[in-house]
Amino acid sequence: MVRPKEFDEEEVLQKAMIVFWRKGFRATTPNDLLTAMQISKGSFYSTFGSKRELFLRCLRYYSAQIESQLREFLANPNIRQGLVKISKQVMDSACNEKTGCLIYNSASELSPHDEEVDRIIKNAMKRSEKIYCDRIREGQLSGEISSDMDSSAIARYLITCFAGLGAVGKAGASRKGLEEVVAVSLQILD
Amino acid sequence: MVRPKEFDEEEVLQKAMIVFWRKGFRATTPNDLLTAMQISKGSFYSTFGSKRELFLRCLRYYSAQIESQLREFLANPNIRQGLVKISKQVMDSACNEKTGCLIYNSASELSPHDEEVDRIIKNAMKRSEKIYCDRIREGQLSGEISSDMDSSAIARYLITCFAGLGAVGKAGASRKGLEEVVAVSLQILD
DNA sequence: CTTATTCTGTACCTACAGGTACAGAATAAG
DNA sequence: CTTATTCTGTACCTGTAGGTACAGAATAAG
Repeated sequence: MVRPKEFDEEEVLQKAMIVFWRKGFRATTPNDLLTAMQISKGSFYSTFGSKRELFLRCLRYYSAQIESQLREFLANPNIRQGLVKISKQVMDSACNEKTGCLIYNSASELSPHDEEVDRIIKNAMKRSEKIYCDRIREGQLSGEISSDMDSSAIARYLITCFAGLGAVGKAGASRKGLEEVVAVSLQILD
Repeated sequence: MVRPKEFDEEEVLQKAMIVFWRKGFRATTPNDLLTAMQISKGSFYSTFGSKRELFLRCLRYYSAQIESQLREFLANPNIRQGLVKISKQVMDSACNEKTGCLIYNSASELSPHDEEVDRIIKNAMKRSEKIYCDRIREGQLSGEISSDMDSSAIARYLITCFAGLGAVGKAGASRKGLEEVVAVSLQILD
């Protein structure tokens, strides 16, 4: 009774996400999106409504992805190893690909001016903080990490360090310099 | 022989800078600038050439300003006190004013796509790193700071932490949480 | 083989970004 | 009081962002 959609919604969402990630919201034109997503203008607007609505979906989608990736990294039995892997990923995306993290990019570009974006971002931050926090408390109980400090303070500290890596990486810091910074940053756990 | 300029170039440059700082490059329209600078379209284009050229001047101007401010803070005989003051300023501009640092904002928005912007930013980073580094070496010689680590590693670490504060502050972190983070961050100096 | 739904593609539209191009007023030096 | 320079203001221009609105092809269910 009906012609089926010829594209997979999630697949094209992923493609759109990558464009927003690389160029930012404002610098991305409808044309950029259509080219990347390989769908027609008609399908675009009937499926996603508008550029902004699509962006919001991308942001939520991205947030879910990094959240599950974060869980995966921190599932490493050695928490320091997990953190080093996270830092490597952060440095890769900041120094090499020059993309950084879509959440922080959007916070910088839009958060002060778009309430819905702000909500999504705050939510993502809260959730990832909890993931770090739980894992750190675990590490403290097992004696893997010093118990001198509050686990949530450590969690926020780590998040801040990683955000900083992303920022200075996009600003042109060398990969090698950042690896030294990571080494310094993680000393706090001892 | 000539009618003098009715506006002070540096004064209107400062006003333009604030607009770019708050809204970012792309989101700032010529109209925003004209309104803030209070000069006519004619004067605008004859004096500054184009939006982008004006932006580049603002970026250099900003860079010089924070550099001298940084020197001032670090001139504090107690280096930790100087760092705390810097962190307060960073947190203010990220959490309260939601502006953050124009250098990092521009890095995030434009650096991957604009060579000249990239040059200015890398230069600013290099200069501020040197300022930190010199002061830290001084602190190490006077015994104020542990000499276990390379001064330039510490400098880059501090810069990264401050950049991180700015990023998570704009992403909605609470001021109180960030102050805890600062406390954790500075432990490394002991 | 009709029908309901979805596809692709093109044409069209409005608003504004970003800038140019005068015309005409102001003013200090000579 | 002319002249050279700069000011203000308005009018105008081009390109593109961001979207709407069909027309006409495709296709699976019944």
